[in-house]
Amino acid sequence: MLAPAELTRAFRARGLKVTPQRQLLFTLLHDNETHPTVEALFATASKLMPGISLRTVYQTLNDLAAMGELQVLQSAGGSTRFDPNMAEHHHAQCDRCGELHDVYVDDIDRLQVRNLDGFQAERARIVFGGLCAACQSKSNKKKTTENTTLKDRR
Amino acid sequence: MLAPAELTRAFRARGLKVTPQRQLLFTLLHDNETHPTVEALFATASKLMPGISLRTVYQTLNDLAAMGELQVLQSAGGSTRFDPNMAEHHHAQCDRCGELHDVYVDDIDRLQVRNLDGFQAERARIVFGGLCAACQSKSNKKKTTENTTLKDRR
DNA sequence: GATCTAATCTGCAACGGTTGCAGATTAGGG
DNA sequence: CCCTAATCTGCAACCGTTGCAGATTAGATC
Repeated sequence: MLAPAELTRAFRARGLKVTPQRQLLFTLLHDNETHPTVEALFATASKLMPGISLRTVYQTLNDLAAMGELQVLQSAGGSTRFDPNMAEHHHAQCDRCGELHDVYVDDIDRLQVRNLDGFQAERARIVFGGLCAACQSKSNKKKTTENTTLKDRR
Repeated sequence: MLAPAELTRAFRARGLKVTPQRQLLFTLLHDNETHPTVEALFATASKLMPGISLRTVYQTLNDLAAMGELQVLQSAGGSTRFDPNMAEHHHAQCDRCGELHDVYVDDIDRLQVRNLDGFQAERARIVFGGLCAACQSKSNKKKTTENTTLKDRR
């Protein structure tokens, strides 16, 4: 997602207005790696700007998504999550706590895909499942290192 | 998903009863590659067994999912889809028509994942985005071949 | 900075998918 | 064949999200 100042320009360039509500959401989303739900953003925003409407949060998030400034994540169990990180990346979701974490995968292009059946694949979204570091330590398991393959873990 | 006869055993083994409604759903799901929604299954089931309740379809699908006989897919835009294919596989979803297609990827283990930050990855779910064969031909594009990499397509 | 209009905000109602509930029915072990 | 727990059905409730309408406001124009 662009920085707040640039978003302001981008909104005006599209004929959209930049309201205090939107500016607040811009800053709340900027560099936000928590993959917030609408409710979570609404809760935070409400503290800083009491009276802001849930409807407005939805509206602004939809606008940002339509402009390609946010990724929309449909994780299991109800509500949509939003990801302002638009760099090519993927996610690791903890089986226990549900936490979503950004990860980076370099060699996706090399995957051999069978049964495409004429499908022209242009993008890939990967969600890894397993246990996050915090939930592992709660279960007294050994720690892992970074930059490993799935295979290493078996 | 197991075959209907085996599901019958598995249900009874768990103290669950095998009703005509459930048997019907077992057969409707068996080898079903359409990734049906609850509504779609309900529509088909209703033709064969008028009066079957939508609630029963939900119930049975939830049971099957809890038993690990179905994968639950949260694709964008509303309703959940169910996939009785429990072999390790992934999906290709068409940007235009939304169609979901099973694909197989062999070398996931070799992916280099950065920023795992202690996350212990045990599974990966990949959804490829792009255009399905049907939607490509509607846009007069050239055809693709099978068994290719993302890279080949660029 | 005053004016004007389209975009926006808020609150509420509506909507679609899903689940809880309760009373009637039924699978299936004894 | 009986009995009881599991299931079925229909309906109401629930939750996340969107449509609507009237009041408000950003920001272009003068």
